[in-house]
Amino acid sequence: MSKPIPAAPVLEAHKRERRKEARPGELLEAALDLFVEKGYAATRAEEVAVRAGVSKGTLFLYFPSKEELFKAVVRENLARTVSEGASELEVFDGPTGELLTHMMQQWWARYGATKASGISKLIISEASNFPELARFYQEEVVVPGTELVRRVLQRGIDRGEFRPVDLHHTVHVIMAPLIFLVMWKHSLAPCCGAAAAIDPETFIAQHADLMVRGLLKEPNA
Amino acid sequence: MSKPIPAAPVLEAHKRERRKEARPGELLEAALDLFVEKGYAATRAEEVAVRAGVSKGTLFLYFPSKEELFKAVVRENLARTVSEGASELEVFDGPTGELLTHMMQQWWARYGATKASGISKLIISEASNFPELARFYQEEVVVPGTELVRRVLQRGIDRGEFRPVDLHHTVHVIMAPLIFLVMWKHSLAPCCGAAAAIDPETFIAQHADLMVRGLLKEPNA
Amino acid sequence: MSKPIPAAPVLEAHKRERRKEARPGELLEAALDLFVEKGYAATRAEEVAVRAGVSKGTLFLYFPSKEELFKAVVRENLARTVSEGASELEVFDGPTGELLTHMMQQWWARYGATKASGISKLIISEASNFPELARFYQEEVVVPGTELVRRVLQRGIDRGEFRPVDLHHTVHVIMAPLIFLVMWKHSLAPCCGAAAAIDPETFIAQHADLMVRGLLKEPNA
Amino acid sequence: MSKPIPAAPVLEAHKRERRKEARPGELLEAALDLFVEKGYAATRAEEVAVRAGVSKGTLFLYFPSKEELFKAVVRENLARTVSEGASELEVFDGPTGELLTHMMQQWWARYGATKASGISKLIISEASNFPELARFYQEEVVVPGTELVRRVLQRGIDRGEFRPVDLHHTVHVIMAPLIFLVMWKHSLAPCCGAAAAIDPETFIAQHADLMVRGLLKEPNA
DNA sequence: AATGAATGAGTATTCATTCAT
DNA sequence: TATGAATGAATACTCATTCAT
Repeated sequence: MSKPIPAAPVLEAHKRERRKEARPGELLEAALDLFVEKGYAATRAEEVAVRAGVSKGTLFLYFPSKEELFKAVVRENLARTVSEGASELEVFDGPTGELLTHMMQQWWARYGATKASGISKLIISEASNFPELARFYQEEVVVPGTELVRRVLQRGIDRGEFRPVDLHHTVHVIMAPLIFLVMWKHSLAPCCGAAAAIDPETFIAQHADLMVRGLLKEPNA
Repeated sequence: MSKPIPAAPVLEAHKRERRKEARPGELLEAALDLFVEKGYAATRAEEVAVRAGVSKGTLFLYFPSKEELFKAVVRENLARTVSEGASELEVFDGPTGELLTHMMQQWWARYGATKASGISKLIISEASNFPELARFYQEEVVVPGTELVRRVLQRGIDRGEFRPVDLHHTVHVIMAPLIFLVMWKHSLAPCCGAAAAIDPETFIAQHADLMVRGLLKEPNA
Repeated sequence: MSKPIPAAPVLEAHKRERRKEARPGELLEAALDLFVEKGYAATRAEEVAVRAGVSKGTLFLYFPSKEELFKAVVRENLARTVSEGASELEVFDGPTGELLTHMMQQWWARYGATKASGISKLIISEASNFPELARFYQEEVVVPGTELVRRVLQRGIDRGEFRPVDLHHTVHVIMAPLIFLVMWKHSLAPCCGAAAAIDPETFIAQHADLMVRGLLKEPNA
Repeated sequence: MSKPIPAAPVLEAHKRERRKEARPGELLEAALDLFVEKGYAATRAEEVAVRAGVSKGTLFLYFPSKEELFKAVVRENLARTVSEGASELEVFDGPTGELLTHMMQQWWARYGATKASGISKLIISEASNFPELARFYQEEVVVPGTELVRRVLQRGIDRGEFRPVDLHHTVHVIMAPLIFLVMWKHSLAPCCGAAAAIDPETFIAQHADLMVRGLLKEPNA
């Protein structure tokens, strides 16, 4: 952390400025942790500040209210999620079943397994208290996400690999266990014993396997 | 409901008695509605009382605290869920795929579609603030539920209908979309437009179809 | 405090209800005192409650916010002021100079000397922070008040007692020292020594004498 | 103001120096504006700084606290008022009625109409929160002011122009409308419609006319 | 001298809970 | 039992003041 390099003073000179730039990020991270862990209402503003290593007043220097902090946390983390993985579809060349499986695994690795997945839990838990955010999530995350899966399914059907299916509902059936996994991780998982534990990778593998078998025209091939 | 109607005053007396007995139930119902809709913290005790048609003081006559009211709401509604449907498995005589499909549809009709399903949303949303309840739910609902599904899968495998699979994770893959459906209904569904709406029956049918095809040794049969 | 009279219980039964009815009045009185004494901002809500003999929470049971409490204090006390003294003019039969003198003295006795006069000071002090109240005061108090004085002057002119004068400004010249007296009483009076003290009655008598002499066609008569 | 313009850099240096010296004055002016407009409590320190074109920190470099700033604003502006106009009395040679009228008009032109008159409003509004200032104002402004008017009245009486009157109260009757005018200007005037507007010069003329007539032994002369 | 990021004491307001009636 | 007036602990937010740069 501390560098013995004499250039330090120069860096020091900018310490405060750099902190200023870092503050919003630090606060958002602390807030994400606490909101996800305890919910919106049970998280006290001062707690967020303390975890970010600043005082109560500083929090309100960067975010005008607890509600705006919450919205910022959501926006910040949704941004990361959106529009990743669309590229996979373009370049992938193999069977659609493998593509689908790969994408689900990637989604978990890049989003589900990270702290950011907590916001999906947050949104769903607080949707009725923040309808505006719920709509935002719906439009920015759910719609693009379903669209992406829809295109994968369409690819499978177009290439004669998959049976023709009810696209709309099948898309949701594919996504549902992923959402479930996130919810599970942030709610019951910490409480349930090892016996009932779910291993995400295995769970997804099993889900993908069943889905692909269910979709394929010739499952045994 | 019963009792021959005597003179009016006496009827009044009965009414009051019945109300007296009904009070806790009315309060629990009002509380369920509000907790599900707004979350634990955002629900005010007085609101529950008003919706139940009593005064604030009366609420605390029946439940010593808001927290106890919350726990009572959960316990009350979990009771309904548990141990239903186990009988189906015993008496059913057809192919296991049909049994599985039937059970999922029944679960939706008897639980998912009812107000009581709101407690699943509640538990998941508030799990970290009420770990004791989460454990309770885990033990009383999740474990028996998974056990039930496990036996169905075992039946399919034993009868040579299903491929041998990782029972533990497959069970969760089967249940995940059902839980998802409940969460969806109580969170984003009210916010998202008709275009993105999910029809539960179609969704479950599609899920069941894919699962069964994925599990069957000879899907095309 | 404790009465040996057996009738007490019956009275006791209504004690709480009577208090409930009395509360707003008690709070308004306490608030008037403090707002006048210290100004709006420097008066803490809890202080008002304590002076009224209740807790902080009770204050907000009757008034939704400190601002509304303030407005209520103003409205409550303005009501008393308005439309008193208009009757004097109708029934008075003597010289207009006497009428004017009498009305000024009455105004002091009935309003200026009372605690309620503090709201004039309040309004003037806080006008820019509560423009809505200032307008309210202007319309409900200033306009009717000036109108009343205008009619007195008109009476004097019509009867040939007073010289014709610029009614509009003369009205304000007549009222100004009264307003000044109220401001004085609630600001510098408590601070200035006995030597500089102003005796309201003498002050008003002197003011009235000078005004009437200045208005009369034949002052020496 | 002066100083021949050298090379630009030097000019810059001068500018900065002049600014440095001007700082307190700029801050006092900004503070006067805001205190008068919004009251002591409702004026934020940062607002004063911004209006003065400096940062929050700089304000506290010149004034140790908001309270001291307030006191400085009052002292600064009281200084202007004191001891002006005493000279008028010495040199004036005409009738005392004219002298009195002249002095009132001068007072308005030199003090009442200026921004500085706002401190009279300030003092009166905040007197109870700053008793020390109130006493200061009383001694430094009110007492000298009344003394001055007293000498004018005495002059009139001594010269046989005015009736003998209760000097103490008459002095205040003469000053009251002037103070009223200042209060009015800084409180209700901005809120009341054009119809109720008071024209200061006319108001003072009318006041002076009535006073002088009321004081003169032979008003009709 | 000047800055403005950081602080934390202070205050209005909410709401679960109590208790006299 | 039932009521609802009363309470006060808890919490979001403000703003004068400090101090590292």
